[in-house]
Amino acid sequence: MVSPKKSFVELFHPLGSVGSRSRRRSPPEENPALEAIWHVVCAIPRGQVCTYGEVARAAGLPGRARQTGFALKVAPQKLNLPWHRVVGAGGCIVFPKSSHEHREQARRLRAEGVLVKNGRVARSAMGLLDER
DNA sequence: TGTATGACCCTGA
DNA sequence: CTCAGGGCCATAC
Repeated sequence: MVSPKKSFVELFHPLGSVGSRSRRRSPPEENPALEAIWHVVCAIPRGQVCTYGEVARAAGLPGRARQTGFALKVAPQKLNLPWHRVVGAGGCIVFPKSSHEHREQARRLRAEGVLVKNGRVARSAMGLLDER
């Protein structure tokens, strides 16, 4: 029936590796790995958050959470990505507590109805997989 | 070519 | 909870 309670990440999978290691130093706009990451981030439902690792996995890059961070950093503002919906493992905001980015992310998340407390988001807002 | 850095993650003590 | 250590990989210099 419906509601298999699959996480948003599980729904993504068709790509089957984006090429696994594009050793070609191409600009971000042509880098398939980055594009995949952007695509995934863009697909995160409003009011829900995802971790860097989850995004990487969903993009076909398991174990490369760092690249997710890099992808977000180099992402053109033009794409207007919901970067604020990406948090660290356990739902914590990775930016320094007193940084501008930290507050901005928290503010945006709250605006979407996500409860942010002490630099962390509520468990209920996470990909439904970190439940534990 | 080698070292350093980073919007990370996981395990174990 | 904190802290330390190892892993992973793309860029920058």
